[in-house]
Amino acid sequence: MPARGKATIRDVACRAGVSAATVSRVLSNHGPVSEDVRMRVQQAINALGYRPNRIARSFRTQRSNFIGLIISDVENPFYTSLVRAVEDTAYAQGYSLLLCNSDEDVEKERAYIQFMADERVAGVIGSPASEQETSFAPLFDAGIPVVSVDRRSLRTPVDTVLLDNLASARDLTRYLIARGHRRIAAILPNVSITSGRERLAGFVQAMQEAGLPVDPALICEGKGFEAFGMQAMHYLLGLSDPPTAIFAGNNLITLGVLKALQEHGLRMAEDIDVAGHDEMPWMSLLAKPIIVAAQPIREMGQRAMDLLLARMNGDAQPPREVKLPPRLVVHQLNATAKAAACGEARR
Amino acid sequence: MPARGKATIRDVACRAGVSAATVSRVLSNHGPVSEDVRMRVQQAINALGYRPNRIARSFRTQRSNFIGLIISDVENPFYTSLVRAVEDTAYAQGYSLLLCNSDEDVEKERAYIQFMADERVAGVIGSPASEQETSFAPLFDAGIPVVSVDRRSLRTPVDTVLLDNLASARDLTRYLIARGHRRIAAILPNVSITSGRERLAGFVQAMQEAGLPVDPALICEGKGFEAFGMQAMHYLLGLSDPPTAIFAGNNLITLGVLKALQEHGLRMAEDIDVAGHDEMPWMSLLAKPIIVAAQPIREMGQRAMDLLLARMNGDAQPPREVKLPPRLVVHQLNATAKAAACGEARR
DNA sequence: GTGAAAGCGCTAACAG
DNA sequence: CTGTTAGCGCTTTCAC
Repeated sequence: MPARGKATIRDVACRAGVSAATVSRVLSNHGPVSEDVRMRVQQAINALGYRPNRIARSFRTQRSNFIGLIISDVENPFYTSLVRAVEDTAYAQGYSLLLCNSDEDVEKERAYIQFMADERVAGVIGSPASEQETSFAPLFDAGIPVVSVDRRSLRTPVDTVLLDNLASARDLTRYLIARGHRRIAAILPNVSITSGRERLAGFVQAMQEAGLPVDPALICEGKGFEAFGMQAMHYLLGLSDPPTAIFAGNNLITLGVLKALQEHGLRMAEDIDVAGHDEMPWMSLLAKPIIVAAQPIREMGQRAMDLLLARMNGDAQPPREVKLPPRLVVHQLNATAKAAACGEARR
Repeated sequence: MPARGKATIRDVACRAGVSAATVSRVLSNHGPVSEDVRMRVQQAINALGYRPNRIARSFRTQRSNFIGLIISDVENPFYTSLVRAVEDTAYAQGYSLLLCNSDEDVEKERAYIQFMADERVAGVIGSPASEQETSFAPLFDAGIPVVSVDRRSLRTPVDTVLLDNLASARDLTRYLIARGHRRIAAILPNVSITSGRERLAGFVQAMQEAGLPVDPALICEGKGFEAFGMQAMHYLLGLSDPPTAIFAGNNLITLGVLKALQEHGLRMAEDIDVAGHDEMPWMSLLAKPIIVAAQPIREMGQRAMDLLLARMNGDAQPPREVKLPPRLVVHQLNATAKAAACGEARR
């Protein structure tokens, strides 16, 4: 028996008494092959333990079976879930995942985009580091389809899947207003990112429709997310007339806000309402109520892959946009938890 | 100007007035090239916007520039961080990351291992779904080096990087014992996984050295992690003589345990000490103290890549094992938090 | 120090 | 339905 996994298509052809082309046809299920020959080839494949050389195949077709996924950071739980969703969908279609973290760095992202083009990946799903600066051009040149997730690429428009950010921000803010808050601060990702820009707009819209003033001193935007959220929250708490509620523009900012409140003591945290984005597995453990706009992350990943697959199959319509609705989730403290908090203090 | 990114090595050779072989030598920095020629080639490359075709290169060398990473689930924060660490180290060396989730499924894992072999990846880092069943043989056959992380592969031994699980489990248990607990339950991943087996051993060792009985009714092991942790905790709380402390065998089990305690009310949670593994970003927000054995995850990823790189460079020593020490971290409730909990109750 | 030539394993015309 | 042929872009001997 020949060494397993080292046989080539020619070895199989030889053993089956056919040509390499026929074996190729059997393998790809493409083109006509008689049942008899198919069987013989199949047997030869098994006998030799033949496995197609995927690199050779990619070389020949000048297209690999990878889906490139460019996100800012896989450690951000939002992207973690997105990675998982994309991966599941991709593998189900015979593709595997090439993962890149851009760290919100346009330069790094540019290099990865070029890399994906060099690798002739089958398609790319990306979350642009910047609406204006990110360019997918190298992929277009190579005929590689691209889908954008969570954020838009204004410079090089492509199919896009994102949350209805205006709605999520507006609804969260309305919720806070309905709870009686008038001084509400917003801590947001910087506006060069789609979600930052749109969520700010939603916040402002809700404030204005309620006839509330939008105090510039209560709008914080920046980079860095968790650290930024903490820092912004500390700043707000230091104001002479601090806000009574916080609208946090993304999941990491929410975490930073909660940590800052924690550092100032839960007492104060109780007096300050927090609204954020994304549900996280630990939220039910919090000793404080919180409201979030949950994103349908799995669906976002799936829809992105669906759009990409359509493009990979030749779809050539103008770029489309899929806007998914948020789902508002309130994490209330339950009665036992409240009693318990009391018990804790009595110790 | 020719279309960017479509030029081949021959076009460059032509324009620079040299042969393709020479261009190849310039590109790879391999073999002798005169300074004059190098410059001319470099210019031609720039003028044409030439980019080497990576698929062709991989085809020729029969080795791709990917590191395959096979973990159980990227949504598990431990693996998320591991992915990030491996990725950073890999990219720094010019490799990119192929990500696979085995979902603790040996069959799925087997397929991915075969896939990595078919793709002739440069190396694989894996976290075996089973000590006994997982086989890296297809990779060995293809001459692809493998490093195991977090868990051992007993069937096909390879370089391994893992936590000193015996120490972490023993130290956590000792801590609980020092706090005065005598009835301590252990909730662990099943023993076909390295960490499950070793952490159980560490737990038992600490109990025995303290002269405490190891009650089989207080040892829960199983799959599913978070759901399993919750379910096990509910079971323990239902016992006529429930434990006063819990040793949780991994991060997701810890989360499940905390959620179960939450459902039973924080009062009870206060009376039950929890020790777990891995520090998670939200732990400082908990309304209850907890102790964890933090793993040096970044270092694990780096060390794994280092070992892999050594193998890729021809190192042929017998398999080595790197065992890293845990760091015990106590998340205490601070004074303000306690006062706040009281305030909350007074409302 | 440089060029010529061969070929990696596969697929896709094109013939028959 | 099947075989023949050509060649994808690169690296790597081997001459010169």
